Amino acid sequence: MEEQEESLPPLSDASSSWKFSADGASISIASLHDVCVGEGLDWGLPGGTGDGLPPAFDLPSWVTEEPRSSVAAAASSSSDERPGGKPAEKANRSAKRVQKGTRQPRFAFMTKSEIDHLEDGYRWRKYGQKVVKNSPFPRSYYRCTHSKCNVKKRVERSSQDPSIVITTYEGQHCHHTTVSASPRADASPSQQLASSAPQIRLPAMQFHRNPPVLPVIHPGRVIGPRYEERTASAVERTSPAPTDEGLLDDVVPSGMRRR
DNA sequence: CGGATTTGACCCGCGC
DNA sequence: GCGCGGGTCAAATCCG
Repeated sequence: MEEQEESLPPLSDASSSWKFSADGASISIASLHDVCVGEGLDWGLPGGTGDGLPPAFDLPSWVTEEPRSSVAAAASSSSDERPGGKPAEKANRSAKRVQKGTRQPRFAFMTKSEIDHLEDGYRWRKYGQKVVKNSPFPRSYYRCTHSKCNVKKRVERSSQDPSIVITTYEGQHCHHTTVSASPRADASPSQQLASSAPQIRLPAMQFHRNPPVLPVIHPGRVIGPRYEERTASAVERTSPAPTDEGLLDDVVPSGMRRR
């Protein structure tokens, strides 16, 4: 994968961030359009790829861009049923890999948090961890535990600022959240810590279909769901910055925010 | 005991 | 064609 970090815009500074508070936690969003950036961004946007957007969603062109490969093809793929047979394993693996080129829409955001795996209302199973180039921190791979849900999530820490967690969702949930926000007695200490922390969900956007996976914000600050998963072609583009304010009005009730 | 996590191996796409 | 690097698999291990 390409080095996203280098092509990313600089981290937000105070002057460009929005602030609002709820439940006593302070949150800042660097740039609101970042909330819903991502390859394709098919999910959440009414009518699929770009059509039927509410007027306020004056999104830049790259937001609604299709991934390199067809998203639609990916949507019907990966029934992820694991055949137990050993001999056919290789064939099945290679068959799956063929579909690798087809990518689901992605959604990435950054959160300033000490907790790597942020509670977002869904249950995730970790299926891999990799050390990535140019980063001292490993990248973790999670898959939604719901049997028919093929949403994946990558979590890594920023090499530039270890306090920042970069979370990338891929795919679209076909079910509702399964985890309650209250601490569970049977949860691991880290889970309890995560779930017991004051949580704030970003206010729901005006999505007509499934809502995007909205991050639950922990005591740390959300620096901003801030970048798109850049493809080579995406990097070349310069994305016109939408007016944050217009978007913010849709996402953050004006009463909640202050500059 | 069942579900989650760890971790090394494997596969594949991509750039050179 | 080759090597690198990212993503996934699956057996082993851990944990409640």
